Amino acid sequence: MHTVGEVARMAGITVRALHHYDEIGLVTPSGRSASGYRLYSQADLRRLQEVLYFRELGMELGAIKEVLDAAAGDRVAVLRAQREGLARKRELIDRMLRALDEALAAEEEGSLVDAKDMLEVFDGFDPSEYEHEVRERWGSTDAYRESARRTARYTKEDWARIKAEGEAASEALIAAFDAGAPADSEPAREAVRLWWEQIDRNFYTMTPEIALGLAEMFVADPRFARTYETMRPGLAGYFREAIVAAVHSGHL
Amino acid sequence: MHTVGEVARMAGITVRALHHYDEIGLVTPSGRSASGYRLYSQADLRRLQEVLYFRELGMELGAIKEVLDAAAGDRVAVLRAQREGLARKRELIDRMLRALDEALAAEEEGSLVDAKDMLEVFDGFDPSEYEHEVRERWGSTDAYRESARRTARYTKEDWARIKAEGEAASEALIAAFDAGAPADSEPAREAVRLWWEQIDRNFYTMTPEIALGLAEMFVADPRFARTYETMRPGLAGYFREAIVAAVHSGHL
DNA sequence: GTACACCCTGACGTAACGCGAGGGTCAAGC
DNA sequence: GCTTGACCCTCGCGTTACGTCAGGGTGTAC
Repeated sequence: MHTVGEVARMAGITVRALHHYDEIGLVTPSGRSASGYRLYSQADLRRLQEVLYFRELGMELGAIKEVLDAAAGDRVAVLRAQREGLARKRELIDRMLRALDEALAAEEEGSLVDAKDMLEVFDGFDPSEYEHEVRERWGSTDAYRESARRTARYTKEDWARIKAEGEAASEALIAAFDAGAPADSEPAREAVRLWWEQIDRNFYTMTPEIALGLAEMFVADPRFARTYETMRPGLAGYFREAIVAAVHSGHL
Repeated sequence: MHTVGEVARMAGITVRALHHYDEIGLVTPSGRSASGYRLYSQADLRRLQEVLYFRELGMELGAIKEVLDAAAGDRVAVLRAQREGLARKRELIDRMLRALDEALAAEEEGSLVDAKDMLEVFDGFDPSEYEHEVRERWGSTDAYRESARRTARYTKEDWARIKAEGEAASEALIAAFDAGAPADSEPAREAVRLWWEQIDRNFYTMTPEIALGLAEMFVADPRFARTYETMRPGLAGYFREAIVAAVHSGHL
């Protein structure tokens, strides 16, 4: 039987942590002294060992409780779920690292890209975003592979051009919107055409299906909606209507 | 000028989040209506864009404030620091993934390794741990490379043998400790010998310097101390003394 | 007897909000 | 002019995994 302090020193954690584990019923000392001191048995120490192991894997204490209190069969499932979560985290971090590298490169070149521009890149014109969405929502692995293959060879100048083309399309759209042109009018259709061709040339072969899918996404997915909505409130919806109209008119 | 609800919809975040950003002074609406409604200008929206961009990179709000309020020159430094932090996180996740895979493999094979055993592997006998520590603390890249080269070819049976050897060394140590043998007595020296040879055979060429370094680590680093302290309280310190004594005696 | 190390139970603070509670505001419709 | 619904406001508590006092009892050595 060991007191909290002893156990804390052995395990390399704090007394407070042990109090906490006791509070939430994760590791409860099997005994108390006459004066109320917590007394941990060898079995308690083993339980603590298990907890610390899983904690080191990044699991939340609640999840650890589940695992330890689960039957042996369920453990594999819990561990697998944990693994998946970690893998997702890793992918996220990888994406962040790529974005940060871009931001750093831009900042260091003194090209004075402010964060607003970076956000546009990140949200609207980053092919990795597109790839991800395209692949995930339509399982269109062809488009994904095509995009990956093409963009792999793009230079910094290519990217600048692509960004300019994207901005030109956005500006045409804004102009039509500001002029009060209906979403199925010629100016709006022209903006859609610019956008369509830009993607078709730079990323992957556009199809009406993909265009309509993207149109939905622009209003439904906040990350995309934001890009258009902050240009002009209502622009995301307008763009979607324009895409739908243009696709249905067949004049592309 | 937009109200909170509008801005929230545009940006794809919640009203509460905007309230929070206001509270901590991250994005403060530049105006209020007569009735106290928050009113966001275009400039406020741009600021929000920047915040959301960095937030998507995983930065904490406090850190975002620093970046946005920093001069252009400092930004690069802040971004770089952020990048480093992310890279560290990534490495951590990679290590967790490897450990989880091991745990899963063990669990699926039905080899009935319980978490206590896994912890021992993780803490005391996982070569990747050793590699990391050895490399980091003594910059001994030779030992690191040697270990990596050797362990790459080990089979599951090898690992079982190695683990058994490690346990044999621990048991000899515990026996000496329980018997009350001094740390510089023959039984203790014998345990150190077993331990030394096990590492030497299985991981990398042992040297007195590395042995003394490891000895320090076993008491100073909780992850290692835990392994020994939970076997017997005081064992980590005893082991260190035994290693020191054995090295100094020259009888290895 | 008292000093010092150890133990106890609250209870507040952390980051980034979620989720109500209780109560004004605004535009539309009757 | 009044109601209805959709807004908006400001508290204020809950979340995770503890850190950090605060106030007070316990154990042991000198």
